Amino acid sequence: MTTQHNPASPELTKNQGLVYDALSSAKGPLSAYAILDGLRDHGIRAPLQVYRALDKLLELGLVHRLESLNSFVACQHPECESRDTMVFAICMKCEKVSELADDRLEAQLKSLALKDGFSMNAATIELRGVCKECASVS
Amino acid sequence: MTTQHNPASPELTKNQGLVYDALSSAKGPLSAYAILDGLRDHGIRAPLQVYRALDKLLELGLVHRLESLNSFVACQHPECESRDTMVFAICMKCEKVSELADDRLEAQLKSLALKDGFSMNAATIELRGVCKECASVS
DNA sequence: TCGCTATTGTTATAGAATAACATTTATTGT
DNA sequence: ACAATAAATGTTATTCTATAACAATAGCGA
Repeated sequence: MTTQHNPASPELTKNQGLVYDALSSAKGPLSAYAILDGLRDHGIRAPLQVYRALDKLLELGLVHRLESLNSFVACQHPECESRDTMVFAICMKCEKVSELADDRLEAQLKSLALKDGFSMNAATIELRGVCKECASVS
Repeated sequence: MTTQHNPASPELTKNQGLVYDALSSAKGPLSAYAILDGLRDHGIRAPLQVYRALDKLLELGLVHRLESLNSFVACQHPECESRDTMVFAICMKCEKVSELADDRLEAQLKSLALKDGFSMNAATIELRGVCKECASVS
């Protein structure tokens, strides 16, 4: 299996590419240690190798961090513009995550914060619930 | 110093009271281990004692968890009603956290999620920025 | 090529959270 | 009051998450 990155992505280094591919091909979010385990056959041996690649990918906006899960997902938007405010819907049954977009939301949160004199730079929004597929199964 | 809980709170056990008081009197969010260190003189010796108390306090809605900081804060609202959707504004300079309220927000997020067939149960919203005080200082 | 910067590799350690088990304290029903 | 049950506690060990510190290497521009 050769590594094939997202066409929209800039050049990634070996480790960055491995980690990005692992996340891209995963069905749901992965923890750093889950990534590590999946890449042991590819020369990745230590947590730091994964965390460093993740740091870079996060910085590039190719990957997002799910705070409430201590996990990571590849960005689902081809060119993720509004990097600072995103909404993740986390299914509590199947663990899948989808990334939602709402233009108004960021402005709204900013204005809500400003009422308190708080100037907002970024927002983490994570929803928990049940996704379409899992709802229809139950 | 005797322990004095929030008047609105139900009866808490010894450890729950200690942890709650620690959070209430703190200036900002505390990690479980910071709480532990602060309570060593009061008989708390192991992480589990703190985590168990926190679990109960979270369940009672007296305490909130800040996912992006792995920390905890005492609820700032006397009787925190909408337990499922709250907004925290985290100052990146002084680390203080304030709890914001917006009635519309929950409904709005629910409807945003529903567009994707996702039925939302709870939401974690954490804003990062600079608070009023810190902005005026700079 | 020299010098700079980013990336890598590795070991050790810090920080956050839970498992498992024994004991003790409260609560409840009769 | 008293047994039965549930909740909370104490303790040790372990797992999971993340970073510190240091040495080596690869890429790139002047």
